[in-house]
Amino acid sequence: MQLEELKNKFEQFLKQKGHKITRGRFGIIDKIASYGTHFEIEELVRWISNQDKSVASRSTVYRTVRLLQEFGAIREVIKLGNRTIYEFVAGKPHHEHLICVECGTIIEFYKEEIEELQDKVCEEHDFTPVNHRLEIFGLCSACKERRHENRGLEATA
Amino acid sequence: MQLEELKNKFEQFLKQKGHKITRGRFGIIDKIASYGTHFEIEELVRWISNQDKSVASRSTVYRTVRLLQEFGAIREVIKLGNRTIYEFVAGKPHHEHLICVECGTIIEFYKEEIEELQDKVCEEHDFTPVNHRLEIFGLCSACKERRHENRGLEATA
DNA sequence: CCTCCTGTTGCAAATGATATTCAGTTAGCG
DNA sequence: CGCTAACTGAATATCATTTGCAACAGGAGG
Repeated sequence: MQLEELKNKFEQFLKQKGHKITRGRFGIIDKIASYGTHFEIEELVRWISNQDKSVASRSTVYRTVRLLQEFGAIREVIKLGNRTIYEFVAGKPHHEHLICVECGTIIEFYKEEIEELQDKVCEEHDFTPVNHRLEIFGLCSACKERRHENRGLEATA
Repeated sequence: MQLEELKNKFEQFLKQKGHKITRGRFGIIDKIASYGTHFEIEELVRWISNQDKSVASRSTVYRTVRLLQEFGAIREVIKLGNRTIYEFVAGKPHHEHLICVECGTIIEFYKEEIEELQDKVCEEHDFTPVNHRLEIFGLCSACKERRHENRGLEATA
């Protein structure tokens, strides 16, 4: 299981930084892994506290998410209004997101050409990219359908 | 001056929504226009309150920025940590941003091909895009230089 | 194993950005 | 004009996130 490998690497990371290997930190990783890819911190806090309060407190979750971000296991992938949606990367290949503003559905995609064009743009501006985020907001097919139906009803009213 | 045109259109917009044409709202537009393209709301609030407190209060600035966003004259273009950077669009053509994480410099760019590829991706997923945001975080040329210098000194130490 | 030092945890309180409530004010229809 | 609905400012609430602090627990060295 590659989750174990990730934990080992995280252990290295912590040691290098002079941090300790604690029950809470690794418990949080397990919870994140079993939650699903996309999550918001408050959501995760609630989920953890419902499942097993002994894993970690709100503060520890926030602090650990920060560490995991530094480590690179987690990425801030969507920023919508005052919400921040994270994703457990865990060796998953890089990708971008389509976000349905109606129902919140998230679709992942990857387009090699877009990545290449970005590199080209950076070169042109003598800019050294560290990371990037492409968010496309809109309507998923289901919500588009739903809107059409509603429009129809309104039109007859 | 196209600012006047924008104001006229905004006036239409307000009327359609049953909103009123007030001194504050238009004063804020002037301040935003004279501030420069990129701004954060708190920054704008301070700027306005330094220049002329009678223009509008913090609440009105927040409320008006929201309206201007709905109207489409303002866009949330960069979300970094807990900061939100807005941009006064005012008929400017669409573009994306390179953001220097060291000094905060913002570079605008536009790549037709990237836009086209995004449309293609949306089609492939039967997704109807409404808007999008591409943020590339990294180091501008000046900051890259500076880092190299520092690395040099550290190496000799 | 025990001990000690340092980093960690949980809680509660602090922050910071943004939203809202409410009482007084104003736009603008009729 | 006069009235009503919308607007405004100030203070207050909210929401996510951070921090201070006292109690606690890794883990290196004995």
